[in-house]
Amino acid sequence: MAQRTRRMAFPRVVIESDTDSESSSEEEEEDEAPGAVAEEDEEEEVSDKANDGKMGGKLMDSLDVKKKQKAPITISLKNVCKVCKQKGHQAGFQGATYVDCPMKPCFLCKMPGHTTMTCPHRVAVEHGVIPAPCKNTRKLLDYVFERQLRADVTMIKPAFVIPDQVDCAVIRYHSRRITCLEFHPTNNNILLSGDKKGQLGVWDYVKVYEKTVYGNIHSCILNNMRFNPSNDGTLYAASSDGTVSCVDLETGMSFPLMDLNPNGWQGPANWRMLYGMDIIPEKSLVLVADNFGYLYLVDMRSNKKTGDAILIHKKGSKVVGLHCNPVQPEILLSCGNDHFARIWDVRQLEAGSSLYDLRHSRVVNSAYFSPQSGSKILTTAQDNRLRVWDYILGDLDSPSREIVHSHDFNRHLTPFRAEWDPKDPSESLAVIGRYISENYNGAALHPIDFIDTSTGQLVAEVMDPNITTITPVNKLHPRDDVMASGSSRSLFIWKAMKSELVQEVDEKNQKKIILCGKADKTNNKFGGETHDDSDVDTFSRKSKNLKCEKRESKSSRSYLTKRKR
DNA sequence: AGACGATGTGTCC
DNA sequence: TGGACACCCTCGTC
Repeated sequence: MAQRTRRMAFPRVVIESDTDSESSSEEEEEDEAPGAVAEEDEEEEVSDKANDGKMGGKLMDSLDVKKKQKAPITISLKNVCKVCKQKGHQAGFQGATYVDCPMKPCFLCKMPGHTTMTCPHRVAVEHGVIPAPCKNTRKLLDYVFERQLRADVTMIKPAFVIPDQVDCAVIRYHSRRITCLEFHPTNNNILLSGDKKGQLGVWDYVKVYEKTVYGNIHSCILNNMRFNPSNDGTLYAASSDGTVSCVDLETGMSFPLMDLNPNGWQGPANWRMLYGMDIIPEKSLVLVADNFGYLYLVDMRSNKKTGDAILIHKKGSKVVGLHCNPVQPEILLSCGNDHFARIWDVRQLEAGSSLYDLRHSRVVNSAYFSPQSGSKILTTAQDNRLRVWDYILGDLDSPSREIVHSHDFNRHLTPFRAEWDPKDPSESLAVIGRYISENYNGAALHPIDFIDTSTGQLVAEVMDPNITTITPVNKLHPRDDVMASGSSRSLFIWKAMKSELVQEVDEKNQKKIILCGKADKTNNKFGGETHDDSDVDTFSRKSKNLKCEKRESKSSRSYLTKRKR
C-alpha cells in the first residue's frame, strides 16, 4: 500500500544493538500497518549506509562519523514492543484485552512456546478442565491413615458457598494500600484492616458507618495481625517498623511488646522488620519473624522476649509467614524469601532443626496448614503456582499438586496469599486474588479466584465491574458466608446471596458504600461525585446493571498443571 | 492525559 | 558479597 511504499522510501531504523535481528522483524512489519506508524517513521533519521539493515563494522564507523558531525540520531520507540523493544508487534491493552509480547515465555506458567493468552492453563480445552494424570496409586492403608488423622473431616465434598456479591464497601478508607485483614473472633461484624503506613482500621460492616482508623500504632507496613486468645478486645500486630504492638480496639491505645530497632534508624543493614506472626495460646507465646531470617518468641504474660532469636531461614532473607498447626500448635510452618517453607517443632527449636524443608522455585508468599485438621499444607509462591501437600505425615519431598495461577506481581502490590476457606469441611476450597486481568464484557477486571485445591479446578471467579483494581488481600469469614477484600485503599464485603435477594436488601438499605478520602480520579469506579472527608453513596446497583456475563469459553477453567502420582 | 515515583526480587558482573 | 539494573496488565498524585 501507500504506507508500505512510503516505508520503503525511508531508511530502516537500526537500533544500536545486534538484537534487532534477522528475519522476524522484517516479516512481521509487513503485517502491521497502522497509519500512525508511517507518520512516526518520519522522526527516524539514520545514516544512509544503514540501509541494508545489517549491523556491521561499516555501520558502526558511519555512526561514529555521524556522531563526530553532531548529526542527531533520533529513534522513535513508539512503534516497538514496550516489553522486548523489538519491532513488528505491540504488547499492551487492546481495549480491555491485554496482548502479550510473543517474544517472552508465557507470563502465566513461565513456559516458552506460547503466550498467556494461549496458555493451556488459561484457556479451556475440554469443558474447561485440562486432563491431568490423576492416577490413583494410594494404598488402602493410606485411606485408613487419613481417616484416623482427619477423622472429623468429611470425605464427601459439600457444595461450595461462594460470597460473590458486593454487599458494602468503604472506598479509599485507608491512606495507603491495604496489607492484611482479620475478622473479629467473636463479634461477627467487625473487620480489622492494616495498611502500608502502619494504620489499623476497625470497621463494623453491618452498621456500615461505624469505622475508625488508628494512625499512631505503627510507623510503617502492618504485616500481620492476630487476636489475643485470652482477650478478644486486644490485638497483636507485627510491623516493618520492627515492633509487635498490643492494641486495645476500643481506645486504639497500644504498647510495644518488642522493639527490634530501639536505637532508631541505623541504616538499612540494621533496620529490622517484622513480617510473619502467629500465636500459641497454650503457651502464651507470640511468634514473630523478621527480614533477616530470625524467629522471636514473646511471652504474652510478661510481654517479654523469651530466649534468643533463632535463625529459621537463610541468613539475611525475609521470613514472611508463620502459621501454627491448628491441631498441634507446637508444629510451626514458616515460609520466606529463601524459596522454602519449613516445618518446625517449637519445643526443639534451633537453627537447622526443621522437620521438613519444602522447596519452591521462587519466593514463598504464604504457607498455611489446613484450618481444621491441620493435615494439609497450601503455599503460594511467586512462580505463579499454588502448591498443595495432602498429608503432613506423608511424603513431603514434592507437593501433591501444583496449580498454575496468576499471582506473581510482587512490586507495588501486597503479595498474594492463597488462604483456605475455614468453613469448608472438606478442607479443599481456597481463595486468592488474581493479578492478570480478563476482558469481561469490555472491562478489564482482576477477579478473586476460588480454587478447589483437591483438583486444581477454578470453582468461581468473583468480580464486580466497579472494582477495577487488583484485589490481593482476601479473607473468608470464620463462621459466616462472607468474604472481606482489600483492594488498593478500599475495603469490600462480599456475601453469598442470590442476586434477587441482594437487590431486595439494597432497596431497603441503600446506603452501603462509604466514600472516604480525596475525590480525585481513582480506579475504583464506585461513586463518582463525592464530597470532603467522608460521604455515603447509594449502592446504586451500577454493578447490577453492568453485571458482567462470564465469557462463555472460559466459564469453567482449570489451572491444574501437575498431579503427583 | 501523561509523567513520575514508591517499591521487591532476580540476575548479572 | 554487593552494587547496578531490569521488570508484565500498579496506583495515586501532580
